[in-house]
Amino acid sequence: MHQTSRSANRFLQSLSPADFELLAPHLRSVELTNAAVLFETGGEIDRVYFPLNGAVSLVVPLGGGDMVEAGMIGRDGIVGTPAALDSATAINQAVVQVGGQASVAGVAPIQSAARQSATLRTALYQYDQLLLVQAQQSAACNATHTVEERLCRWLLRSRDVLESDLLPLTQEFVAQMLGVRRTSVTLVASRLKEAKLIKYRRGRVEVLDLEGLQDSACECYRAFKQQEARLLGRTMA
Amino acid sequence: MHQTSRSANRFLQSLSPADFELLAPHLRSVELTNAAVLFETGGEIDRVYFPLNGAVSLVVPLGGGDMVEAGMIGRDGIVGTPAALDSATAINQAVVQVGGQASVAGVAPIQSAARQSATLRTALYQYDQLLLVQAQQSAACNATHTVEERLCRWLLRSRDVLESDLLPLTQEFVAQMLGVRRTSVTLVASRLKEAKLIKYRRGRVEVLDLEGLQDSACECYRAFKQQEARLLGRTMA
DNA sequence: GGCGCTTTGTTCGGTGCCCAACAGACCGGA
DNA sequence: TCCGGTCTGTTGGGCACCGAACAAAGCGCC
Repeated sequence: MHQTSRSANRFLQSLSPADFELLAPHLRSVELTNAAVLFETGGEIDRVYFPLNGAVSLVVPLGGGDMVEAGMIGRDGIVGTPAALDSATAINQAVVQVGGQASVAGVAPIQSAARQSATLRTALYQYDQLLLVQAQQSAACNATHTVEERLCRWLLRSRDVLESDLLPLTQEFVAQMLGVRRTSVTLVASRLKEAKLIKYRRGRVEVLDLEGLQDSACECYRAFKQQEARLLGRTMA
Repeated sequence: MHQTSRSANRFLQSLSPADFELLAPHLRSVELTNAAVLFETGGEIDRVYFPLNGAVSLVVPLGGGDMVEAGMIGRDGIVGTPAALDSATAINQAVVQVGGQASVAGVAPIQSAARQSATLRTALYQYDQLLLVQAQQSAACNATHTVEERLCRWLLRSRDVLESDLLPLTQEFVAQMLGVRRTSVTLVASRLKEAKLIKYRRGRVEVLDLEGLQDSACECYRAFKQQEARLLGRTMA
């Protein structure tokens, strides 16, 4: 059941052997099914997820069933950091955007590991900072940029998280994440298709022209990547 | 120079005597002058501030000199939490919104205190979570709500932070924080004045009808207050 | 009291996105 | 193979907000 080998999750990969060994015995495999809700705003976080593929969105629920995305987590991250460092109450909702697999651990062993290791704590906290960066950049972006710019940013970000040019997404879903009408997404998407930046069909978007998409996206995409590189100590693409 | 008595800063107040004593010897008094920038995105954080009054905004700078607010900190908070828990690189810009006084400490003593006390670490981390809530709620709000709703929310939040119905703010400044045109703020503000919810003159806004403002604000204001109450363990207003 | 700068008020055309409703196309399942 | 549901495309009216430019008023300063 427990794996001593390195995980496909980048956060786990980045840990020192000692820190990894604190967590490894408690990791199990789990399937993240599409659209599953991992935890709700104000609810208890009982598990911490380390995605191996797929993508999870942190969303803010709004009255009327709407929701807006404030962060995206893939195989380079962790879903449920607050539980590891602190009380286990979720401050937002975590929704599986694209299904996949994840390693998962109960809250208790993670908390105990974090109490033992200062370096693990720091790593967890650093990733939490990255979520803050995402949320803050989204706040600024949503306030000032056009739907076209935001859509491009969002597709690029999804591509980075999924590490694939093929994105299994419906326009309806994207519209929700951006907090706009589905028809606006359709309109903009068809323009991007026209410009040969993307192509798509029924729940499947494919990035064709990476540079072109970046040019059409707002500065927020690059801004986030810079902060990400600094916080995770990797080189920028 | 160093004060053993309780501070006017709520975060410091909330600490256990032992934790407070770890910080107290290193606290100095400082004046926060209006519009001062405490740290820049990507810059080093060399001091951590505990405001005693006034307000500090965390803003995301955008190309073209624009900026949008993603969080507001008053005498119930801390400016520079990342420095206390982790590397001292700022992920955003901190601007003094309303001048005032603050206690301030260097990064080194705070970090050393945080290393010594798990309860202090938790308290710092909890406040950081509150910043995340603010940013996420702003992201959702900016994406979906009208300028009127957002202005009301923002005025209410400022009132809470400043603990006063008199808010020393120009429309131009508010417009920047919300990421909208100044003329839009003027238009909406005159409507609110008409409805006797506020009154204002040249850089001074006064809240007249608290309930009325809350009714005109979006749900985001209440949503944040709920999370705040939960995280800081206080009763809701 | 008067000058000058900052802040607020107002105009007006333009447009991006909303909002609602419906039509058509895709795709899986029976 | 057809059927049914999901997904995408399209229309058109309406409005919130933009963008730029200018007018008027408040307030500090000399």
